[in-house]
Amino acid sequence: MKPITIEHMDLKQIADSGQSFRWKESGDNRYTIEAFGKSLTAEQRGQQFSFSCGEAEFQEVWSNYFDLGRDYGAVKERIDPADEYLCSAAAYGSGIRVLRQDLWEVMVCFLISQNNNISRIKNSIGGLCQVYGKNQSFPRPDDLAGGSAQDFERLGLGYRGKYLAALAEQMSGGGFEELSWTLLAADDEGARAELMTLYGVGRKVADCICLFGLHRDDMFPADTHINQIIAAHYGGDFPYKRYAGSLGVIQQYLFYYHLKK
DNA sequence: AGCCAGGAAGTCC
DNA sequence: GGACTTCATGGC
Repeated sequence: MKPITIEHMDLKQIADSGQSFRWKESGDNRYTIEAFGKSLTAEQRGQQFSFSCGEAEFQEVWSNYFDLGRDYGAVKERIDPADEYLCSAAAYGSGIRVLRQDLWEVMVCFLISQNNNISRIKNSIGGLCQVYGKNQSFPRPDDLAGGSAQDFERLGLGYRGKYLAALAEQMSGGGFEELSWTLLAADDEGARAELMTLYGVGRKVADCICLFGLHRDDMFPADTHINQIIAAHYGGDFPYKRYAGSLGVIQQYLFYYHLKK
């Protein structure tokens, strides 16, 4: 398709923001992305983007994936001008978007993410795709059900291997589809509670799954970075209510700023 | 070299 | 319900 203009979007920032672990840099400001069974090469020059797919596929898959339906300018305008830290964070990561990713992939990736670092998470996910994915795609529940806890441990997951083995076992054979229906019907707190019943899923991972996989815009996953920010800059209490409707985006600005700066 | 990582489970009280 | 410990291992 012909190049298009998109505001408030920066591929490198998104790639480095720790929400997706499978983007591959294939050149300067150029990435190859796989999602929902499709593959896309995206290239950016300023606000001009070229995508390798056709118009129809872009509208059907990628426009949603990049969250193009959200007005990020409006989110930024709501930021309290007196909040210097958040203003700096939003300016620094002004091209971040909260990707609308596949639920199952998000569940697996963030199960592995706990007490882990981003580059190591990427390696583990890459290994899972290589060993269990058809054609190196992201493995579905039934694909992973063939692996044991020890298999996953040896792939570099460490102690998280047993969590993934339990998840794959529980989600194979239609278990994931069943859970999906439950989650889609639940409100935010119900979805969080349901996810927290899974072995190895606590509040933070559940909130990441809700935000990145279920697109619950008001989830605000509190990891080690966010906790440090709130302790150091907000006296232990962030003004959540002020940003109702966009807490997930705000959280990403804060996270990315603390991660990269 | 040693601390840290997009934390959670287990085990106390 | 909270504090404390343990869990694998690569990154930097």
